[in-house]
Amino acid sequence: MAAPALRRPYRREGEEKRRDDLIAAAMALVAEGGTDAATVRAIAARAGVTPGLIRHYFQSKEELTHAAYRHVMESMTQEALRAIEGLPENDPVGRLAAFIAANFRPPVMTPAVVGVWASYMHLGRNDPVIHTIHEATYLGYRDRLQELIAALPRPADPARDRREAIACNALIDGLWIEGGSLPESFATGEVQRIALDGIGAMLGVRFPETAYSDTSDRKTTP
Amino acid sequence: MAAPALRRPYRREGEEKRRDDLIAAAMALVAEGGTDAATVRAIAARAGVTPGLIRHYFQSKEELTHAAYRHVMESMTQEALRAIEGLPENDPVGRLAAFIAANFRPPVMTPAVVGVWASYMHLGRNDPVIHTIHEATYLGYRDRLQELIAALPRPADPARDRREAIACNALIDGLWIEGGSLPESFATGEVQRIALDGIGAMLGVRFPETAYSDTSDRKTTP
DNA sequence: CGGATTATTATCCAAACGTATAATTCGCAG
DNA sequence: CTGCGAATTATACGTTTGGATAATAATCCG
Repeated sequence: MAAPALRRPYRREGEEKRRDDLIAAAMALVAEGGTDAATVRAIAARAGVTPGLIRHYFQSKEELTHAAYRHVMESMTQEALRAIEGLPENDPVGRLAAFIAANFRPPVMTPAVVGVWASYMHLGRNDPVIHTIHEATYLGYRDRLQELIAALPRPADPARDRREAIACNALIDGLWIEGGSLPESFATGEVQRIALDGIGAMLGVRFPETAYSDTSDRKTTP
Repeated sequence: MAAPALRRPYRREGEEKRRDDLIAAAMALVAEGGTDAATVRAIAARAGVTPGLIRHYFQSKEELTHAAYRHVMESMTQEALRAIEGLPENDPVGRLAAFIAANFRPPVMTPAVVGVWASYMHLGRNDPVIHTIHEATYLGYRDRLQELIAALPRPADPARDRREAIACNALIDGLWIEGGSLPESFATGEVQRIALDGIGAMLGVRFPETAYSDTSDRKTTP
């Protein structure tokens, strides 16, 4: 008497693609509606599969969300490092400017990325895995920044460099949050300009005009 | 056949106290475990009542959490304004310093307050009430900051004042988040000093040494 | 001091959650 | 072309959530 119960057709995909799709779906949902919106069912629907498949590739939903968070944070760090890759060591001001500017254009400063960051931030105080990922990427970024500051042509002073790295990092964070949360409140390149002006003033350096106009994404493939 | 069902004894309290208790309980839970932890049952338990009572004083759990969020944000704004209350108008540098410094000591810079802020931040992108509260307090603070900056003794330039207010606000936010999230990473007063140094450099003013040492809470009642 | 008011508790409900497991169908080896 | 293993779907379960309602006890007021 039961209905024939047509079964949903499907295609088999490689393990790597399925994992990437699930991570991308989880990130998109978190960016849109916060961690609450990233339910197992919603993630599966977004990725075009059924909920059960998640537990075939991840031991638990938590493992999936951890992987997604790590992916977002590592992408940001890598993007900042890519911006100074290949720049000459004998131009510390230019390297610092490029490192800073990378944070204020896509794919780093976007509402989606800021949304993911904000959603997971409060989670880190109770979830030790999230906390570890956050701390590692956070301090890693600040250390890189301090290295670039220490390379500036001026008398060495590690204690001063530390304080300035903290201040510059905070300014970058605050502007990144603002610019990513309320993109319509700023003109194109305005946030980047404010960041470079502020950091320049705090460090006592003057960035060349070319640093301000480099708002284009860098080519990644020929 | 049912057991005698001993009923929990209780005391009647005034409406105001009950509402305050529930709001305080909700805030504490959000600060500890994020918005997810603030369930009606947990809030009731923390406040020492049973879950049903929440809907006696608030139309829904959402209304309670909105009230709690508004309370936290308004407290921060009021605390910053109280810091410059009574300071002489003819000392714009001193007023600005006091306004800034207030953000880097209790009761503004605490793990609990930063935790509440972070928890509700991502919620604001989908909840229009939260978004309104956030935007109002946020822009309100920045406008006050811009007024204090515009009062500095130097040639008038509103466009410059706007950019500098954005930058100073971002620096304050970033340092406040850092200092509130990782209090053990900084010495007493270190965050406040970094903030005053950075803002002084960006605005081209030099704050008096007294601004740095004023780390004491202000007396509120005789 | 007693009856009325209402603050508070106790109980119940439907929906949604993450997880577990059984049933199917796809894709490849032979 | 056929069969077998693995990828995927489908179904079910126990828990927890926010919300609704009825019962009860503390307080107020005459």
